[in-house]
Formats: sequence, structure tokens, C-alpha cells
Amino acid sequence: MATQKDVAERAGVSFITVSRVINGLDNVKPETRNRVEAAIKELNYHPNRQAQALNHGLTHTIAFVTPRMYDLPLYSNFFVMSLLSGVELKGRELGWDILLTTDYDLEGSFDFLRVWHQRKVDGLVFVGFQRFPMEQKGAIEERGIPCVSISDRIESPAISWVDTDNRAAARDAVARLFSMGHRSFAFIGIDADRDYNPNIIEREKAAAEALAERGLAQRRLISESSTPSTGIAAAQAYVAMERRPTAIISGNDSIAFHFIGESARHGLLCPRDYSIVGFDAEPAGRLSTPTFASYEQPLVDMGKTAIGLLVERIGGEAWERKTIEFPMRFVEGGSLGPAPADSHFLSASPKP
Amino acid sequence: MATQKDVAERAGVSFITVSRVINGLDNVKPETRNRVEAAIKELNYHPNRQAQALNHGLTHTIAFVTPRMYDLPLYSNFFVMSLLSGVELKGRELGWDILLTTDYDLEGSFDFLRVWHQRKVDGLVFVGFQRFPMEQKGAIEERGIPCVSISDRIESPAISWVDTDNRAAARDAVARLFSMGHRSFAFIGIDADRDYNPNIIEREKAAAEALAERGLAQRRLISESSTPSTGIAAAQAYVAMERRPTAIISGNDSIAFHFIGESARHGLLCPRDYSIVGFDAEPAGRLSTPTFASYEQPLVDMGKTAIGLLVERIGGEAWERKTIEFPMRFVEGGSLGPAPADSHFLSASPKP
DNA sequence: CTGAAAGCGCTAACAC
DNA sequence: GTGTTAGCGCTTTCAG
Repeated sequence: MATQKDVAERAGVSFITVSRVINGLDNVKPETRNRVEAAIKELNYHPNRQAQALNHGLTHTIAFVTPRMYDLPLYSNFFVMSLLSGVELKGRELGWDILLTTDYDLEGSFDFLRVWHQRKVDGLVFVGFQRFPMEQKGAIEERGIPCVSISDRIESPAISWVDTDNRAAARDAVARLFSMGHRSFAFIGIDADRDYNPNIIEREKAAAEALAERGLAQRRLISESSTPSTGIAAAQAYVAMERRPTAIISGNDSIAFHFIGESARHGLLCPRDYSIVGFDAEPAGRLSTPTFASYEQPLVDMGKTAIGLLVERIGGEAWERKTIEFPMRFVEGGSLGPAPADSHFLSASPKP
Repeated sequence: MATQKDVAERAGVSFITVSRVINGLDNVKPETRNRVEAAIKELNYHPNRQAQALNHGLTHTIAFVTPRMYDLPLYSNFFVMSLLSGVELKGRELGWDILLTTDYDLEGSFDFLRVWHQRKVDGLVFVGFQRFPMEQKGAIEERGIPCVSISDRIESPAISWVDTDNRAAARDAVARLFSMGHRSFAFIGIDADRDYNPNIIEREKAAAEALAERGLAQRRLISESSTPSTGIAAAQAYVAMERRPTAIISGNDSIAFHFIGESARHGLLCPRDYSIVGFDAEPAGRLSTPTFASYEQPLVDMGKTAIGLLVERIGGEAWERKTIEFPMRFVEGGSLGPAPADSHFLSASPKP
């Protein structure tokens, strides 16, 4: 590995001149600069970031912190991957590398600030911040650790966040289904005790509100059992219902996938027997029959924005907290149809 | 940020003793050690990795290098994410962090060794190695850069690889379909000029071989047009065929998804009109109707193995190149059925 | 068992 | 314009 010293020798200057050249300082004679640059090329010299960081303190690396990905449902893959892509892409553009910090121990022992303490990164992007152990969160404000949260609206004045307008989307879903004649609604949520997903929580609340404004109540499809899939459990509950709702709002697309599949196995078909709308607009929803109506979050853009804020924060003297809300976009799909005739409200035992 | 010096002062020793304690050297009196450890706790001291690396040269970080993820089809997400999960998980276990190096410029200007030259990482895990610009590859052997390839069987004596037995799986697919009565086969591949996927290439070759052994030929479903989706293009070609094959082997599950969807739109149903088998066993294949027959790669394990090899390589004096082939596992699915009656061979214009 | 000195590769202050 | 001197936080000799 070539060092500044090697380059300096070859160019016949002192190593400090090399430092000046690579840092683009202007007090170097053009001719000297050229000689140095030639030597850099010849020796394939790259500045040692570790050594640089030791001086001015910047590693030019950012941590992407999120609960473990590998054992999460498909949804999380798409969701997390899209965010990560945005973070990575914009990061590269700005000259920052991304370090993964994904190990999350459910027992709460995850030391997610380790990489910061070790000075491996200059800041952190969080996805699913609320899920992380409380003790460490205090340190962020105390020590002024630069970080940004995605999809979690953190109260702390030290933390900017980026999120989508889940409420507006959920309200739109209700309005849309209502205008198609639906009067009996259910929401497929998650068990808040066993899982945490701020998006789904917001969607459920807003949908309930919008229904209340129309004088309707929202039923909740969720099983307490530890069924591996929320969607399947919800479908089983649905099939067993007395007067089945005709309009289903699913916490997200992944849950809807499972719901539709399991319901079909019991003879209940979409959109014949019910309509369903999800969130996140997963690509798979474009391939299925019927296609899925959904609301799309600009995930890649959210990732990009998050890292933009973070880099600003890290470099900035006059930093200011920002909270950014993106709109969601409705994506058409065949899973939405008119409310079926009254018979469907009745608990006729569905054919298997 | 507390430094060794701070800890030393508090513990009433010299900073060198602190260094010994955090490095677990044994020449420290137990009592002194305790004092130092207490001080470390109190000050929440973490060793500065940058400074450590500057000395012994190890960053304890590894680069995960792969073509851009965000604009690739769903398949890549699942595939890459699973590998990445394995890498991340095992890396953490061994005390290594993962740096993403995912930006891949199709024009070939991607400087994928940058992070190594900058000494941000001690080694690299490659996915899709063959796609990277040739010029830089020479440097790997020359400079002895530690790296491991996943899913690409690199010839270089400097590069270990981890892969699956795609050939055996493809042969098994042929045997399976043959034993169900199928005698007319097609493979959905990719256009090698526009895309590169070593898995799919191997699968196609091996399937053709297995068919040849049975005196059968393999047709190829692939469009030259720049249709966004290989699967959709293949389905369109399929629908237009004179004597349609009844057994389809798809390069991977993602392609099969699109194929089935588009074929259905033209009135050709699976498994009534044809059987199809894919590779990778994507989770979505468990949710669809019919479910997908597929071959599963142990992706997480492959990722784990890769990083294991790499860490061995980095630390090892007596390093030895290893090439590891994992088996694939057949996953049952409803997309496989008996060969349909002869009529299906004919080019009856399918009902739309 | 503990400490002092040197140096990893680089940058920031100050000379010349 | 260019070089010299310190020092970032740590580890690695070598002394005591």
C-alpha cells in the first residue's frame, strides 16, 4: 500500500505537499501539483481513511440500523431493502459509505451505538427506532450523536425524522371503499404486544376515525394465537365470522397476500366476496391475480432524504431538526370491487 | 469521547496498562485489571477502532460488494437480502461489521476496490463478481486482496467461492417432469448479452444435457425485445407458439411469477395447460395459487460460509483456497402436474 | 507486572 | 509555495 511518503519521494516533494494536493488546497504550484498527481496515479495511491479520521474525526461512514432482516416477513425485506437502497445511493453520491448494523436481539441487549462509540461511523439512520432498547436512547441526546429516524416520529429535539402520511392514505382507503358501496369494514392489524410497527398503528387509527365520521365502526381482524402469519390468522377469523365485512383494509401488502391466499382456500374470493386494499405497493402485487390495490410509499426517496438530513447534521454548525412527511400514492388494483349483494353479509358456511 | 488516557487517569495507571486490559493480555495484576475495568465502565470507554486499525492494520470490517439492488427485479432482493443476512449474522458473531458497496455503474466505472484501498475494509465478499469491470480484477491477485465470491465460480487461485449445485437441481427438474409424462420442454433463460446470471446459465445447460440424454431437445423461451420482464416476454412467446411445450423450467422463481401471470391473461393456466418449476424458492411462491415448485438454495448459510472463509483468509498465515458447493433442495408445489392431453400440444388459439 | 518511547498515516499549526 | 513540528488514539518494542 502506497502512502503519502511514497508518493512524496516519487514526486520529489515532502509528504505535506501530497496532503495538500489530495485535499485540494490551493497553495500548491500547478507544476508541483501535476507531478504529485502523476505519482499518485502511478503508485495507485489512496489516502488511508483511518488515518484521516484520526485527525479530523470524520470517518465518512454512516450506520444503517434496523432490526434483523433475515427472519422477518417478506414485507420487511422489500421495505427495508428499498430504504437501504435510497440510503446507499444518496450516500454514495455524497461520498459516504454505509455500514450495516442489523443485529437485533429481541431480549434487548443490542448495543446499537457500539459502532458509533468505536468511531466507525459518524452518524446513524434508524429504521424501527422504537423497538430498540430504551437505555441507549438517552445517550443520543446526551452525547449529541447525529441520527435520523425513518418511519418513526421520534419526539426528541435531537432527532429528525422522515415518514409518510399514513393517516391520509388510510382515510382515502375508507373513502374509496365507501364510495363503492361498502358499509362493513375490517382492519387487519398486528398484535401490539408481540410486534411493533408504527405505520400499521397509524393506519388503523386513521381508518377507524374516517369510519366513525361516517357513522361506521371498524372491526379488527387479528388472532391472539401465535400463528406464524398475521394474514393467515386474520383470514381464519374472517371465514368464521357471522356477518363478514366486505371491505378489508390490510395493515400492509404482505399481510394482504396471506389473507387472500388463505381466504381463497376456504372458498372466499376477492373481489367477488370482499374487497381489500393494502399499503406499500409491493411489486408482487402487480403480478398476482387479482392485482392489489395499495398505497405506495416513496421508500427510496425517503432513504435518500434521511441520509441527506444526517449528513447535513454531521457537517453542520447551524443544525436544525427537521421532520418530513411524504405523501402516499394510490395504486390501482383488481382487488377492489363493488360491495357484494346482501347475501354475502350472512354467515353462509363458505364452500371449501 | 473517553480515551485510554482518561481511563488511565481515573484508574491511576498509565494508558499502556489500559491497552493491555482491553486486549486481554495476561501480564496485568488482577487488582489493577479490576480498577481499569471499573474505570472503563464508568467512562463508557470504547476503543477507537480507527486508531487501532492504524497500528495493526485490521479494521474488522468487510465489504459486501454487489450490483445495485434497488433497480433490480424482486428476485435479486430476496436473493441478495438472504445472502446479506447470512453475511451480516456470521460477521457479527465473529466480530466483523459489514460495509455495503453496492453502487454498480453499468458503464463499468465502478471502483469496487476503493473501500479496500482506503483501508476501510480488510476484505470483500462478492456477489455477481463476473459483472464487475475486468481491469480491477487483476489487482486482487497482484495485491493479494482477500476476497470470496458467492454464486460465481472464479478460476483465480486467489479467490475462494461458495455456490450451489445448480446442475444437479436442473437435472432433477427434468427427471421429475419427465416421470410425470412430459415430453416437450422449454427453458426460460435470460439474454446473455444484456444480463449476466451464472446460476441461470448453469441451470439451462444442465437441463439441456439431461434432456439430450433422454433424446429430447429443449426449446428456449426468451425475447430479444427489451421487454421489462423476462417472464412476460417468455409468456408472450409461449402463447404464440405452434406446439407449446408442456414442461417449463424457469431460470428462477421471479421469472416464473411473471410467466404464469402473463400466460393466465392469455387463457393458459398452470398446471392445467403446463407445468412449471423454478429456482430459489422465494417465499411468495408459498402464497400463490398454485404454489410454486422450486429448488431452494441455502442462501443464508452460503452467506455465513462465505464470510467464514474470508475471515480465515484475512487472519490466516497458512491460507488455502476453498471451493464449496451446497446442494439444492426440492420444494413441492402445485405448479407441477401430469402432462396434459395431446390437444394441448396443438396451436389452438388460446382463449383470451 | 508496569511504564517510556517510537511510530502507524495523516492533518493542522506554524515557520521559512 | 513549501517544509517542519506536533499530535490524533492506539499498539508494539524494549526497559525497569
